[in-house]
Amino acid sequence: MRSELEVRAFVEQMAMFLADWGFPRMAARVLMTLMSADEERLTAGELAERLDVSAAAISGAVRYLQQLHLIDRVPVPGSRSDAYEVPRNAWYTAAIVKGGLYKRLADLSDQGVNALDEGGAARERIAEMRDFFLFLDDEVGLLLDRWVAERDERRQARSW
Amino acid sequence: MRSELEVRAFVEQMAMFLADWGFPRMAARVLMTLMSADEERLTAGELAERLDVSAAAISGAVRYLQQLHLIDRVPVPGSRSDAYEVPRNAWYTAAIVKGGLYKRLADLSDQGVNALDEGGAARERIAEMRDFFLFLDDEVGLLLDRWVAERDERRQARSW
DNA sequence: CACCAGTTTCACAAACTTGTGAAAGTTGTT
DNA sequence: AACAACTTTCACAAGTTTGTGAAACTGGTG
Repeated sequence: MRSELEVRAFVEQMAMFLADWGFPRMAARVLMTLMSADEERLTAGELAERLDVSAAAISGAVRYLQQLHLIDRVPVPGSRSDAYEVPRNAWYTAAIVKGGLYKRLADLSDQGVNALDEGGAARERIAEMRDFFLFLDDEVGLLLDRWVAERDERRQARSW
Repeated sequence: MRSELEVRAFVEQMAMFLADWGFPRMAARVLMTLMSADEERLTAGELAERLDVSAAAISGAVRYLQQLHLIDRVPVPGSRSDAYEVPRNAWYTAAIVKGGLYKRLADLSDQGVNALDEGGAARERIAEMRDFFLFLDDEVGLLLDRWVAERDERRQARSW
């Protein structure tokens, strides 16, 4: 049974959790509102109404989310306005891997290694950090592939 | 060859990168300064001097880092002041896994699932999100174990 | 017990972030 | 062209974060 109140609470808590990790508040709310909607997609106006915030706030949030490819903008047939949706995978796939997060950290660390003394403990330490990020860069990709495979299997099993 | 200027640049860039992900700026700088030091550990005073910031700023930063177990405070023999060091593994281990980050996200998501309509698309979507976080919670731990094993192997190979 | 090196706490100024209302843009329809 | 339905941009108020200097605290030493 859908409890609007609890859904709002869920959206808000999840958004605040993401916000703690550096995600802009409003963008997080918009993302979670889209995730929690039974509709496949919502317009900017619908988002503003559900969250009870100004249209301006939505405008900024969707721009941010689009940059990260966390949402797609889709024209609504028979209306002048567009709607936004969270593409099926994009949310883990795009966000975590495609950002090249670990690769960038590894590159930065490599710069560090080159600035440090050959004999020194610091160089050792930073080199290990770099290797760790390289490891993650490789492995996280594989991990997500495994997730997608497992999920598809599970879904197939259910639909039989 | 150690280039102080480049090391400072590295510390700053790395710190800003972490700051973008919600990490407090000064705490990130302190962490990276410790990582880039040839000394095994540094006192609050040394940190303040190297970063050229007030003692007060260091005080706040080390308190934060200690809470996350990203640094340890160690008494300096023959001195009244303590020193701080980054324990060997703690930095990936503690930060990413121990936080129970994914578990918390999964729990939050589960709340969402319960608030949503049984037939609806939203429930499906959020349930999948929850399962994803559960998957990560399991797998990331294993991943880190593999990293530690691989690193130790590598280190052993080098020391022969 | 007074001192002192070193650290912590506190109130505050500066800089940034967040969300708003109002005005300006768009785009399709009459 | 004028309108209607939306969306975007902009200046700003409120709230938060960041780092500071100064004062209070700590614990070993002369």
